[in-house]
Amino acid sequence: MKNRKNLPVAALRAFEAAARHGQISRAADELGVTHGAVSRHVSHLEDFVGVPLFEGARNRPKLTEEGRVFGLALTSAFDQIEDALRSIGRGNGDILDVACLSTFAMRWLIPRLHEFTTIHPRFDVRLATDNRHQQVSVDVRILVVPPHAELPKSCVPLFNEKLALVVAPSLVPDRVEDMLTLPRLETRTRPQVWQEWIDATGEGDAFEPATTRIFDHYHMTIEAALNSLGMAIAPWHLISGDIASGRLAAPFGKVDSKYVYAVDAPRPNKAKTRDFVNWLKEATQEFRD
Amino acid sequence: MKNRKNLPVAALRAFEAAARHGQISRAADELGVTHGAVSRHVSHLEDFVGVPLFEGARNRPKLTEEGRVFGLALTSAFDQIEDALRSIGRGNGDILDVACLSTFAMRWLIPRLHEFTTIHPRFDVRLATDNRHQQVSVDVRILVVPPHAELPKSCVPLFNEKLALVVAPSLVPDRVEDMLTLPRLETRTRPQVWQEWIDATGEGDAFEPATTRIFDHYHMTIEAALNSLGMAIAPWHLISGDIASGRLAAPFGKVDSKYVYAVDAPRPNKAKTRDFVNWLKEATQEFRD
DNA sequence: TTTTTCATGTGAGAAATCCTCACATAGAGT
DNA sequence: ACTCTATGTGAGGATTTCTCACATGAAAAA
Repeated sequence: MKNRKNLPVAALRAFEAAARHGQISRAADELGVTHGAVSRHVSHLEDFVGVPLFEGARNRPKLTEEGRVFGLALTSAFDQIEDALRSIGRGNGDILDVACLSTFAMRWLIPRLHEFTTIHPRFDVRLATDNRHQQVSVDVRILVVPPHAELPKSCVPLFNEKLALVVAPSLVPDRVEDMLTLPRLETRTRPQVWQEWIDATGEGDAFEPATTRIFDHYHMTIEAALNSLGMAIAPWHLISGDIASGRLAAPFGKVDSKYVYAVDAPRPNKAKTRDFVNWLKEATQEFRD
Repeated sequence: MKNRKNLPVAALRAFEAAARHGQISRAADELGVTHGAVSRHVSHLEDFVGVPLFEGARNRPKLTEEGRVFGLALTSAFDQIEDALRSIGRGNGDILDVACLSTFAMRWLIPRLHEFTTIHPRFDVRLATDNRHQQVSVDVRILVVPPHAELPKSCVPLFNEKLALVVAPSLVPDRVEDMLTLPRLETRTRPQVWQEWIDATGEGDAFEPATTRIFDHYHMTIEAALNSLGMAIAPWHLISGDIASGRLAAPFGKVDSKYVYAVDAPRPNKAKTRDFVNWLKEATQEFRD
């Protein structure tokens, strides 16, 4: 009779990863634990089976022949388990519905989705970005929470929004006061953002832009700034890549807008949801520092 | 790239057992946990994969079709892991050397070894029962510890020995005092056992056996008693089966001998050793109550 | 030859997971 | 309607897993 009672499943998983990588610390990276944890699992498994699985130099052990064969068998078994997990999610089980602002999707999320789907190929992310997403059921909702608003229980804050005045580098004059007359680029969906920036920085009271151009969505506003059409106030996370690459300049630095980006996941234990939210937290780490 | 980071291995094992048995509580029995533990694993796994694995009546759920297919795939994978574990122990890795008294082996352990090897088919038990076992390296040593002796650190007490005067039922006269003249059966390896029994019970001072027969080993002494050759003082655990079946009688009951049976396992983490010691504890449970 | 770098091993204690216990709930059988 | 059997679950305990910090060892670099 089969009996799975004394199967050291955690140790088997750790050893399988170590055998596949040929290195304790690479396995630790994959499993998201310290090398010490993997080392202990391997040691425990060697006690359990009664034969050495690694041998040789203490700091760079090699698999024994038994360890190598054992590891291959375990890889095959765990691959089968992973395949079964992928199969059971067939249909729409692995479609992850994410709702967020269309600008956030276009300028931040979509450029990074490749990273997520590379790490988690079994999941398909389906974006919901129009205003109707408030009414449909999704797995994850990325919210922008205004100052003083209260977060729902299932929300986790991601980062505090920062704002920056951005402009194409070619438009930055030698003397900053000459910028005051540059065209001002505004966004219909966030008409007060210039005032918020002025309140937060104290700058710009003397700004007397020759013209003001209003665009329907932020990504258009930013695109206009990128094309030297004027200066815009933009959320930092939407343009941090352009700043880093030199396509935009932020001569006045960035300031806190008091808005909070948060992620809402009512069913966080679903693998797809948990994996996405964890990835999202890592991907937005730079905005929390 | 493979990534085993978020594989809920404990839940997968629990579900696999539940799917194979078709019943939560049977899986719990196999895994040695309560049904509540298995129930939670299954529930957690359903959250994880995002589809129901069991359905129907709350008190007798049936596998869904997805659950059935998933369970089969997991059984195949876990079978592969078990096979790999068996293979890696090939050679002498799964031979378990157990040292103990020859009488204990013949009258207690060997009759029960079938149970152990049925439960743990991958292990071969090799008995060492002669006096030379003190000098060889074994996995498990079953000791009889005299009164006031100290247990080594790696020892675990099993049970306190009990003694009983035993005799074939046909020899038990209507009047107990008539037994005093029955032949006394003694054992060369434990010459003081009659005196120990008399000291412990207060009985027998008036015993005037017509003859005394001495045998080289306890199993011979007990065999003689079974064959109506007289009365013997025997450790209870060696004859409890014969008492239960009516082949022997213990008209004076049993008394504590002050000897302690213990198990010594210097490498308790080896699977074979741990499994055997655990089994031994369970099998000797009746002598601890 | 000495120093530096890199990878693993491990003691101690914290964190997380797993489990038990006890009871509730639900459905089939009597 | 009652009993029996099996599962579900809150609460808290037990065990396992992990981190942290440092030690150790061996190869590479200076």
